[in-house]
Order: sequence, then C-alpha cells, then structure tokens
Amino acid sequence: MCVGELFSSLFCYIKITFPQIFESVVFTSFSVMTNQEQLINDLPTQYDHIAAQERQMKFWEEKGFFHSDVNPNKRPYAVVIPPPNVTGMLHMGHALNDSLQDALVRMKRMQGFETLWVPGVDHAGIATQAIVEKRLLEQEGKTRWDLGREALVQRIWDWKDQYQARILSQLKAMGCSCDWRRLRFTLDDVCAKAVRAFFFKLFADGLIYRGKRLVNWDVKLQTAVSDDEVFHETTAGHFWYLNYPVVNPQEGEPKFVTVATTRPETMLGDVAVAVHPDPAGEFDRIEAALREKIETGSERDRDEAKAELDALMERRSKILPELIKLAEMAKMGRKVILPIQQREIPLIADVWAKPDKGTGCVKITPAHDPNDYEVGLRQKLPMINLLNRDGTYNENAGKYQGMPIKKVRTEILSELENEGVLIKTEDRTIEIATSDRSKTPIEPYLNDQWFVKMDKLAQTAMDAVTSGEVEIKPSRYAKGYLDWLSEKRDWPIGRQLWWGHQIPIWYCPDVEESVLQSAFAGRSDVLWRRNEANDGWLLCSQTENLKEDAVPGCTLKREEDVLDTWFSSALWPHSTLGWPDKTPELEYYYPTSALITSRDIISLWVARMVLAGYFNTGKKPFQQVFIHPKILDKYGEGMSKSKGNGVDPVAVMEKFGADALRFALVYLTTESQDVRLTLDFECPHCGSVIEQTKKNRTQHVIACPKCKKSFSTQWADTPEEKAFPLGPVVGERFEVARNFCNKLWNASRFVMINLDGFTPRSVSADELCVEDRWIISRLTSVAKRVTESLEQYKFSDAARTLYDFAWDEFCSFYVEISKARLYDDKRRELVQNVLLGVLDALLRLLHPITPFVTEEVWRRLADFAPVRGLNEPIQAAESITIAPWPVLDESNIDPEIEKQFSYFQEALRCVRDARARQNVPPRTEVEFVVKCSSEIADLLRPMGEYFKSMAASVVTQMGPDVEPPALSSNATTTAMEIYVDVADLIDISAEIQKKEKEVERLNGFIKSKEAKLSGSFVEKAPAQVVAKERESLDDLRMQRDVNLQTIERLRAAANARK
RNA sequence: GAGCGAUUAGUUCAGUUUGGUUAGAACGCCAGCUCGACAAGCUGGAGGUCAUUGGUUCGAGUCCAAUAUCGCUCACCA
Repeated sequence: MCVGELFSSLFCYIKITFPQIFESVVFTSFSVMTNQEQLINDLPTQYDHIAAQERQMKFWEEKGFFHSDVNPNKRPYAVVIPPPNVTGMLHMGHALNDSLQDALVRMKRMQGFETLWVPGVDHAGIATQAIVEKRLLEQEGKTRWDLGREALVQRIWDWKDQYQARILSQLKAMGCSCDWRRLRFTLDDVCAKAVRAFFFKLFADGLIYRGKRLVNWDVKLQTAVSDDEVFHETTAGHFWYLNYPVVNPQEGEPKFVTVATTRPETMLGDVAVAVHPDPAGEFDRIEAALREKIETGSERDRDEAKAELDALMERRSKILPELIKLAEMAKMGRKVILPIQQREIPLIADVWAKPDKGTGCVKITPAHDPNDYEVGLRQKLPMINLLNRDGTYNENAGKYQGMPIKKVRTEILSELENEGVLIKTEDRTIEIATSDRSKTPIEPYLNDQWFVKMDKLAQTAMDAVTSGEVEIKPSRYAKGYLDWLSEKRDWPIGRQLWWGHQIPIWYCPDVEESVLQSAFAGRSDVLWRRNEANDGWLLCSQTENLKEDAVPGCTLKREEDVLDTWFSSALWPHSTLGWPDKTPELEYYYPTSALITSRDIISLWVARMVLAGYFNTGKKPFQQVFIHPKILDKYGEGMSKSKGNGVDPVAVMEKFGADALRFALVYLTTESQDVRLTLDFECPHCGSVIEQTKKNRTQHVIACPKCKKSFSTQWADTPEEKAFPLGPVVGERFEVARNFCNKLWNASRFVMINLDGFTPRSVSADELCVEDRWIISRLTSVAKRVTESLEQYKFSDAARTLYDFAWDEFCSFYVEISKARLYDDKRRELVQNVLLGVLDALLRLLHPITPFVTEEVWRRLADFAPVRGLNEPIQAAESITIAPWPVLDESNIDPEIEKQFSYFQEALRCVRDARARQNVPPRTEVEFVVKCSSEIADLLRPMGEYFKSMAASVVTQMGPDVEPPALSSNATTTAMEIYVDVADLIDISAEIQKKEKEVERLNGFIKSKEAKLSGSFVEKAPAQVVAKERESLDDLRMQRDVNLQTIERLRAAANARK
C-alpha cells in the first residue's frame, strides 16, 4: 500500500467520523505516523456501542447496502418479515424473531445471494381498533358510534403512523438489514389490490359464502371473533337445577323434567328439552368403556375409573327408569312448559343429552350455545336470538328487553325461585369463553357471517407439507399444522369493524339478470350471484368501489364488514412482491426462501399463507418455515403485558448494546428449548442488583433496599413517578454477550495497535509456525461449522462455536502466543499477517449476529490495513455487510497440527497448575522439565519459548531420559509428566496431599476398567474398543505409578529437610 | 380428554440424531493476579452420577417402557 492510498482512506474515515473537525485534521495531517498514533488513541479500551450503532446505522442507510433489485446474474434469497402489529412497540419476542432473520439475511447477502428482506407492519384489525377505541373512551368519553366510521378510521391511521414510525426505528436500532425502500403495510394500496384480487378469485370459484352462523360474539367490540381468538378461563360459577312442568302428565309419568344449567338467563331462548333416545344403551356403552380402562389402564387411571364406575352405577339405578320414560314421551311428541314465558316446547330425543351428565336432560338453546345449535339444525328447531349486538336483550326477551346479560340473570333467577322452578343450586367451577382481544366474555351469537370454504384449500396446504414442498422446522411442529388443517373448518372472514379491508361485496335488489349483464357489459372485474335467500343479488367487484347507482333502477348497498386481518396477512409473501401483477420481483424472488416465526401463529398465519399462496400463484410461498422458541421469564412463564414481566428491548439495547441483545438471543435459540431470561433491576443510585419478583415487577416505583433511594420502572406513567431515575433491567445473558462484544473489540484493538508500518503480503505455508497453522486450521473448521449451523437454523450452535473460538482459541491462545514473535522485529511481520487474516475472517463470521461491532472494527481496520487476507491479500470491501462470506480451503484443516498444539496446551496447563498450587508469584520465573516420548518432545520443541511469556516458566529438558528434580511440583497427563522446579518455594505437604488425591482418583478409574476388561466385554465388544480400553488402562496405571514415585520422592525430600 | 416439549453443577443451558474413557460451558462461588488488547479482564480451583423406576445391551445422560413434576397447544365439559 502506498502512502497516498493510506492517506485517502484516512481522509474518508475522518470525514465520516468527525465532520466538525474535518478541516483542522486536513491541515495538520502532515505525517502518516502521526495519524496512526491518532487512530490508536481513538481506540478506547471499552467498546462504545452507542457511538458505533449511530455511526454504522447512518452509514448503512446512506449507502443503501440493504436495497435489493432483480438481478438475473445472482441467485435470489428472499425473506418477508412477520409484520409486527401497529398496536404497540416491539417486545422481546420481536427482538428474537428479527435477530434470527437478520442473522440469516446478512449471511446470505455476504454469500453473494441477491438478498431481499421485505419489511412491513400489520394493521391488526381488531387489536388496533380496540386500543384506539379504548383511548377514545378514556380520554374523551366517546364511543366509535359518536365519532362515525370515517373519523374513527382517521384516528386509527394517526395511531398507525405514530407506531409504525416507532416500530421501524426499533428495527433499525436493532440493525435489521431490511430493504427499507420496499416497506409495506397490510392496508396500503399494493396490499389492498391483492386482497381484492384474492377475494374476487375466491368468489369466482364459489368458495365464498354467507350464512347465519353461531359466532363468537365480542359484545364489547361488537364483532365476531374466530375460535382461535377465544381462550377459556376457569372461574367459580353455579349449576342451577330447573323444573320444567310436563304438559298434561299421564298416570305414572313425571310431572316435571329437571334440567341443569350454568346459564339460566338463556332459558328465554329455549326451544326444546332433550333426553337421550336410548339411555339404557348409552349407560351400557359408558360402563363398558370404563371397564376397559380398569383392565388396561395405568394404576392411577384405574383408581379413577373405578370411582367413576361406582358413581355411574349408582346414578344409573337412580335415574334410568325416569330417563327411559322421558325418552318414550319424547318419541310420542310430548311437550313441556317453559317457565316465565309459559311457552310450550317439545321434549325431544337427541344423543346430545348424555345420561351421565347433569340431570340427564338438557335444555336446548340453539341461538346461544354451539352444541345446542347443532341439535337445533339436526332436529329442525326454531332458533330464538335473545341478544342485541351490544349484549343487551332484545324484543324476544319480553319484559327483559334492553337489560344487559348480568342483570337478566339475577332477575330471572329470582323469578324462577319465586315460581318454585329453581329447586337446587350447586357451586361449580366453569369455563368461560373470553375474547383474547377485549378480555370480555364471549357470547355465542347468531349472526350473518362470511365464510371461505376450506376443504380444497386446506388440502393443498396439507399436501405441501406432507410432500416436503414446504418444510417446517423443527419438524415436530408439522403435526399441529396438519391436525388443524385436517379439520377443514370453514374460515369466518368477516369482522364487524371499521379498521380493515372492507369486503368488496354489494347487495343488489332482485332484478332481472339481464339488467346486471347490461350494466356491467364487457367487464370481467364484476361478478354476481343469487343471494342465499334467493331474493336478490350479491355483486363482487375486484377493481373499483361500485357506486350506489351502478345498476340502473336500483340502489346498491355495500357490505359494511371488513375482512379478518389474517385474510390480508395470508397474502404477505406474494402481495408484498406485487401480486396480482406479474411483476419482475414476483417472478424473481417468489417463492421466498424462509419464513421465521413463532409457534402460536402456525395455524392462523403460516397455514393460511401456504393455502393462499398456492391458490393465488400456483406456488408455495416459501421453501422453509423455521419456528423459533418463545421467550419466558425466570419462572418459565411467557412474557405478557398483563403479567408485567415483559422487557423492552430498547432499554436492553441502551444498556448493553444492540449486538449484545442479538448475540444473547441467538445464543439462547436452541431447537428444543424455550428461551428463559432471568432479569433483575439495577439500582441507578448505588448500582446494586435487586431481584425481580412477581411482586415488584409490576410496580411503577421501587425503593432500593440497599441505599433506600427510589427509582422508576418501565411502568411509571405519572410525572411524579417518572421524576425518579429509571432503574435499568439487567440480565446475566445480556451481560455475557456485552462482555463478548467488548472482548472482540479489544482483540481487534490489539491487532490494530500492532499493525503500524505493516504491509500485507501473500504468505506461503512453509513460513508458518505450528501455532499459525493451528489457528488457521481451527478457523477453517469454525467457518464451516458456523455456515452449516446457520443454514440449518441451529442458531445457538453458531453463536457458541464463534464465542468459544474467539475467546478461548483466538484470544487466550493465539493472541497470547503471538506476542513473543510480535515483539521480535525479525518475526513480527509474519504474525501480523496471520493475526490480521484471522481477525478479518472472524469479524465476517460474527457479522450476521453482531453487526455493529464488526462493522465498526471493519471500517477502522481499513485505516490500518485496507488490503488484507489470509491467502492472497485483497482490498477489503468498504462495508462488512457486503464483504464475502469466509469460505476457507478445507485443506487448512490439519488434525496433526491440532494434536501437536494440544500437547502444548496440555503442557502449559500442567505448568500453570503446578505453579498455582505452590503459590509461586506470577512473575517469578521457574524452570521445569518434561518427561515424555522423544516424538512428543519434538512436537513440543517449536513452542518451547512460549512457556516464558505465557507461564513465566522455562523448559530446560524434554524427552524420555529426563530426571525430575528432587523438589518439584508435578502434573501428569496421558502423554507426559511435567516437573516444575520450585526448589525452596515448595510446600511439600500440599504437594503430597494433591498427589494422594490424584492416586485415589486414578485407582478408582483403574478399578472400573479392570472390572470391565475381565467381564464379557472383551468377547462381545468390538476389538477396536477393547484395544482402546486396554491402552487406556495401561496408561492410567503408568500415571498412578508415576504419582506414587513422586510421593515417595517428596517424602524423602521432606525427611532430608528435617 | 388428546398431543407436544422439558427434567443434566447453586443458576441458565450444551451434550441424546449415530450408545463406547468416571459428563462440558457460562454465570455465581473460592484462591491468586493492575504482566505492553481487555478488571466488561487474566490464571488456577471446588462443585453434578444426568427426575425416578424398570428394561434392552459387554456397555446407557444417550435407545425402549412406565411413573412423577413443570410448561405449552388443541378439544370438551347442559
């Protein structure tokens, strides 16, 4: 490199880093050496993650390294981000998800793929509208109806803009290398076009239908939600027994039918009382099943089954005769009277009434219970809907009209009690269906609903996985995916909301079809079909919002509902690339390469993307799906807002740096375990660590038990609370990762400090020393392993491999060992080459996981050595993001050299051990001898000098004929005995004690081996294994003998001393 | 009720696919170190019989079965 080159690279660097002092530097930079010194002075001993992140983020953004365009000369690698909801900020789960994606994407980019990572956010219909409505109510006391559709939607857009900006800045702060120019939002024009095209295509294929269905109704949000958005909560409830009088009871017939219910208020909607058609037979069946369980089940099951059987038999004798009678009456068409309304309803025979449950008879309320709904359909019963959309009772409830559900319940119960209908009340734990979105109870509600027929669509998504077209990793998650799809439940796609894609359906009054034909003559973007009541038309338009008067002579009315959020998310991999247009992007990047997501949306999202992908494009949306772990707290519970155990990734990044956050998360991502994060508070006043407990983690302000001062937490919201300084959340995992980044920084610092005046050159293999060839051999293996691990989504393995290599091998051995030659002018230059070459490759291998620190070092390194490389030195890329991924020649891997080096490591450990045991002061130089075979002595000899710098020890003799010094501290390994001459420093009794312990250990070892070798092991085990065991036994015996001799010698010396 | 996962050092986790020396790391702990990258560091040390029981095998942390505990998912409970 010439001076001019160096100067120009310095020039660039300074310009970027210190624009404010740019001019003065130019005028004072009269000598290259001065600048070298200046650059070194500019390397602090602690890595400054804040400065580095700011600088590199800006650099990447300005240079546009992450932008990707169709490039036929390169192979594409594409990933679409699971779009975060615009409901709030990113949490730890996102941080994990995005760290993993970025690691893959960055590696692929370096590997030379045309790499695209599409960023975006999701409008999250229900969740976002709910949050804005909640605020509206809290802050202005208004409901959405007060505001109106347009104004509310505008408010939600404002919210969306605000949160999208925050989400994007968080992603950038994490270093995510998304193509920001291709940002998509699930509600933007491009996505809207795709949604309409998808809907239109489904409509055209007859896969869209509308029907009255019992839906999960969220009375708070006033919308239907899907089964997947409902969770069940156990609470204390009651079981009420009601007597329904029989109409005209005959002689010997019961006068009442008793039913039990947990929801008495729904009785106004009762349309029948059911009894099993064959109660005796049903009892027999249940009995037989229990008996079988007793026969074959485990001990615990058996006891349970026995108890159940006893209860069943007792019950049978008690109620069977009456049930049989009731079944007969049902078959004769007899009726009972519904109390309160005094309405006659039929007694019916239906298998839904299980004789072993409740009273054996069950009231049927088809409009308010999913099972009763099925019975209603089966028995062709009327369905009486009692509810308004807001959860109050309607006109069918008579005098209860207008009352909310809870009130109706109390009123009805007291009325039933007064009438003598309520004969018994039992306490009972019941499960309440609750809306995941609004956390309010779900009411089964009969409503018009839009559905997508799933049978064929689901089948394509199942086939994709069973055939291996789409791979789900880890493979165990394929089962849940297939099970869910195999139910082929139709997909309810309508939501009674305002925030979302409005369903492109228009209702048209009954007109001649010719009217429609002429109104839309020549149009292929409008379709129509008779509605389900056959008294009008349903129109579907793909491209435009039809006007009210689009059909002459009648008024079109648009469907008000919007589509389920997942309807648009399902299109994400192809809608973001421009479908339905045949864009070059779609052609080139689709199917995408990998999808990285969490397990709780496998069915909601992944399955639907697969079926929508095939349906729309004929192709799968992605090759592979990787399901990553969940983040749990120290108690093993998932993180959630309600528990207060969530952690803000931004806070972690501020304290430890984005790289530390990423490295920690990647390091924890194993295939089988969830990520458990133990976190604690750090007092901002005194720095002491306060354990985070279930109790204090939701507090807004915490008093430090040590210094007694208060600090605020992430939950602080009032100005008084926020006035206290924020106590950061700290975690061991982040600390370890931060320390690692710092270690890397300092190793780099060491290399840079020692590079001045260095000119890289091509180094030939025979110039290299053992340690050089060793580190290059190890580096080559590590590079290979890291590549394989990342490609197989073994994230933890990649991080672990790099951590161990960088810290234990590169820093603890190579850097340390290099010092001796580095401070020797004659040998300096060769080591510089290797140090630089290995660091250069290590930085690139780490870059996908820790992008900022590696880029920071990479660009600084360019000021010291813009040309570098282990084989043929080349000009380094201006950014590590586009530097080539290290692929090293596998012939570098040399097991012989690795073995040779491991002898050195072993000897070094023995020397250090012996010194430490005898408390030899660190800088006191001692001599030692190595008794070993002459082969090993030859192998050790090239590294003999390094004992001095690494253990302040000098080896005086090596070989088989070495005589140990009389007073020595020794250590024995399989291949050598090492005697450190500590002369009068020695503590003989300590040394003897240690040796005796060692002999004891060896004896135990020997004993178990002897036993093994005298048994049938010798005959049955493979000869190779037996030989190896024999060899190892011999070796152990030898070690023991050496130790015994040492003890004797020490005892003799001790006596002589006396 | 069904399925899935986990159980290894004080703590958090590797190791189990393909069985083979008396099981590794990090943090913490103990002892000693400011030696020309790093105290967010260096060196050394102590600490576990791999949840339990049984089986297969010459040999089991690793394979099989059962049990226990924890977690997750789905379904159902008038």
